[in-house]
Amino acid sequence: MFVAHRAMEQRILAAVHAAGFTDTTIAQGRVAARIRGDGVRLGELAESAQVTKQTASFLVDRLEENGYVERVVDPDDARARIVRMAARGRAVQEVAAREEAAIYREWAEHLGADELARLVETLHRLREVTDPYRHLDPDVPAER
Amino acid sequence: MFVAHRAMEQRILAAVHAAGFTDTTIAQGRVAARIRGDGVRLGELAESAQVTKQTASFLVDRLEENGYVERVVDPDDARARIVRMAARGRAVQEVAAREEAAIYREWAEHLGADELARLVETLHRLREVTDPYRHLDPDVPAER
DNA sequence: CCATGATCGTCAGAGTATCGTACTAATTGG
DNA sequence: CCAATTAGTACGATACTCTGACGATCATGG
Repeated sequence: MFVAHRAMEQRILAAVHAAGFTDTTIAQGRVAARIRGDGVRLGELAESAQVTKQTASFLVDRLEENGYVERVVDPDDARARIVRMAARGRAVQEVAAREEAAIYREWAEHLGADELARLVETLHRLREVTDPYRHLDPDVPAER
Repeated sequence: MFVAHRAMEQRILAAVHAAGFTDTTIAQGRVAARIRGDGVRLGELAESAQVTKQTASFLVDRLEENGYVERVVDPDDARARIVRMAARGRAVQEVAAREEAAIYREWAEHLGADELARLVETLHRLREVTDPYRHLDPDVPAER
């Protein structure tokens, strides 16, 4: 599990760097990957990424510095911050998504398309018991 | 993929700490997990764990300090070091393996035993294209 | 209304993890 | 024999991660 994922992370990072976004790192990418839709509260992002609030805040600082995300006050709670993708962040997400898709195509060639699809689905189902913030991701199966 | 794995890592670490081995970390555990059989050369370990030699060396230093591994000269090459599990390291591996098995049982309850077995097998197959040192692990499918 | 407890994100401090570069010792192959 | 390559460690720098603490804000109940 880790091996495959680590390999994927490294390839995606290489692709992102090759595309010119050389100021980003694996850890930042992990956090960024958890930012969806209109944005997410920093605390939720931390839980979603399975790190402490401080770690998430640190990584978001870096992402914000480099123009990938923006951090705004939550209109519902003045203590909270919403972290959302900036234009540059969305550009990187596209690069990453394309590389990820290419990787999945290779894996499909190796495993067979059915087996890969099944793998992806099973991993998604696993998130029902391992992902504290699965409900924020539209790709995740609905709560049972 | 990452989410499930991260959740597992954190649970295993918590179990290992609860068992009294409080001087170990996730990163050390990742490297230790790649040590099998009679041991492995440091350079191979680094590739196997998908980190640089320096990182592997650093983590092995920590593991050695805490008595989990021992580092001996490779009889076939005086430059090289074999890293192998010490008794304390094997004790931790047992704790980790038990917790991992418990986690898999939970996942099996959630997914169904067949689906989980399939997941495990598929991930193993993926290592044929993602794991540089799959041939060191007896559990990994034979080279095609 | 307001005191109290809880929550939010940031700060401070410390330690771990990761990498690139460089180096010495050992090995390999022409 | 020796130039080229390889193995692991040293050095330096930066990134990553966590705990504890804090001020600001919110929610709740008397």
